[in-house]
Amino acid sequence: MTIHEALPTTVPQCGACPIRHRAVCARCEADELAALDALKFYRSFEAGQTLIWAGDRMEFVASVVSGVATLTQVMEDGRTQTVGLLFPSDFVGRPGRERAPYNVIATTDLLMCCFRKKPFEELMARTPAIGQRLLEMTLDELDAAREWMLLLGRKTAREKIASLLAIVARRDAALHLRAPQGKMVFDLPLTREAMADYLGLTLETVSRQISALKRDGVIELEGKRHVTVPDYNRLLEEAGDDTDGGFVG
Amino acid sequence: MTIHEALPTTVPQCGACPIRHRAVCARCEADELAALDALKFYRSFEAGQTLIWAGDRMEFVASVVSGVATLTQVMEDGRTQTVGLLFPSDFVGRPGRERAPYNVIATTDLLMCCFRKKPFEELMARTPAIGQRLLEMTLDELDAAREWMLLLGRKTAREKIASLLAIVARRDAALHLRAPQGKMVFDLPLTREAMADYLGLTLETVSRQISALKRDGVIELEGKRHVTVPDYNRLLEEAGDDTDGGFVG
DNA sequence: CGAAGGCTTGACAGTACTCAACCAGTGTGG
DNA sequence: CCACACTGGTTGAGTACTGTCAAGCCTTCG
Repeated sequence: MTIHEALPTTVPQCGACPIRHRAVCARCEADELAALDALKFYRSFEAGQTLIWAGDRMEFVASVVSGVATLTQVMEDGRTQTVGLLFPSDFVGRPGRERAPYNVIATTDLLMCCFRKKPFEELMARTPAIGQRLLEMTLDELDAAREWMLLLGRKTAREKIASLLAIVARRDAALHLRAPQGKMVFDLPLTREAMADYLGLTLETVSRQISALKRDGVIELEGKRHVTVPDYNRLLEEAGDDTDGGFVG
Repeated sequence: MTIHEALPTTVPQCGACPIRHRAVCARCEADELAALDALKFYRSFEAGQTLIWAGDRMEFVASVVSGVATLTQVMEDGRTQTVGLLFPSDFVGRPGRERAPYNVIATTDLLMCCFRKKPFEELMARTPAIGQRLLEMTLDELDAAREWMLLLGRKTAREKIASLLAIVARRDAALHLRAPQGKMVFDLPLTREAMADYLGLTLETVSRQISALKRDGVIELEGKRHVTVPDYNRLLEEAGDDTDGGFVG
């Protein structure tokens, strides 16, 4: 694994960390945070890099500080399915597991807050707050995975695209501590192909449906990645979600 | 919620419980088990009954002792997706959550080992073994959900059916403490419609593909539910899984 | 300038869906 | 006892959504 390492321009203290309130460390007290602070180290990756290959030994666990990554599964014949999108504050790695079950790929430039697995597991064993928070986050991920199962199994191509846009909009709003509503502007962190792999579609279908949503005024595009949603509720209707899909943040 | 309550013919002590070694209580010591024993109560349900409606207040958490249940999501227009199959030892309910996110439906006659939510949460707070085991089980469920995402997004109808049969065969073998291999015989715990809802298909497509697998000698059928798999590896090939899909038990 | 990656659009094809008829087993009631 | 309804399942005919194959555009980069 060739890792492009670079010093982030700023190495925040945990207390000043942008994901402090949502990450695996969210429930830690000052002394526990100090222990994490001593263990942590940062790694940065470029868009397109594979951080971890399925089957690799996991040497570390990590939180996404900035950027977006995907978890993907690949079948023998090349069919690919993305099974998770990792946004800032999301956690990668399973304590107690030897090998990575999925490829982890940076889809934008990415900064990770890493811990060597062994010391992290030891710290976790004597810091209940970490295990509790990890359980909470895992249950949230399970909910997200099950919502995605509904999308993959039952939604049309158009609804799938609208759902993905809604999720990206929501996560982006959460980063800026805003509630998702009204007019929203954001950048797509994924290529058309990556979107297709997440939605269980081909990239051609993704392209066609994005064009259709643009034609119908559900979204506006500047370039290929910069999206304006004039009305978030309209987007949710297109996504086929009841009500507002709950507040995930 | 109308619940058909019946005394199970035998009410096992925890020490003699058939799911003892795999359920949420698996890691508990004798004294912790005694505390659980004092809290627990059994409920039985008939095939087809809905135990919990999405949006209901969750009064209890529970383990499946025998039988099979599904977790399902329903869209406003009626499209239905099953997002989880619950086999014996699987856990239902999320400590710390008020309302049920999914319908829970018994697809066979079902026996549940229940705990009122509040006392269970309190016990969990002072019994790390329970929280640890729950984290472990939740991570396993997350893996299963992600495997299902690959199925829903990328597999053909035929592969989906074969995958479902393989999973039922594997879980059934695990119940009898056998490894999945060679000739296997089991009963399908689901109707064609329930299978369709789990696989993201229509019941007609399910029926056609089962007929096709039968025609091709991958499976044999006695009645609609009783399945013989002459060669488990052949079934895995049809499912499109690399190798043997790992040992989930 | 040419090559490559990312994307869009068109033409056509195929898998799975829709609509519909029909079959088997079970339970009910005249 | 048998007609009848009902549930769960199978099969056929036609359709449509999405996939496949292909051409071509735009931007970036060497």
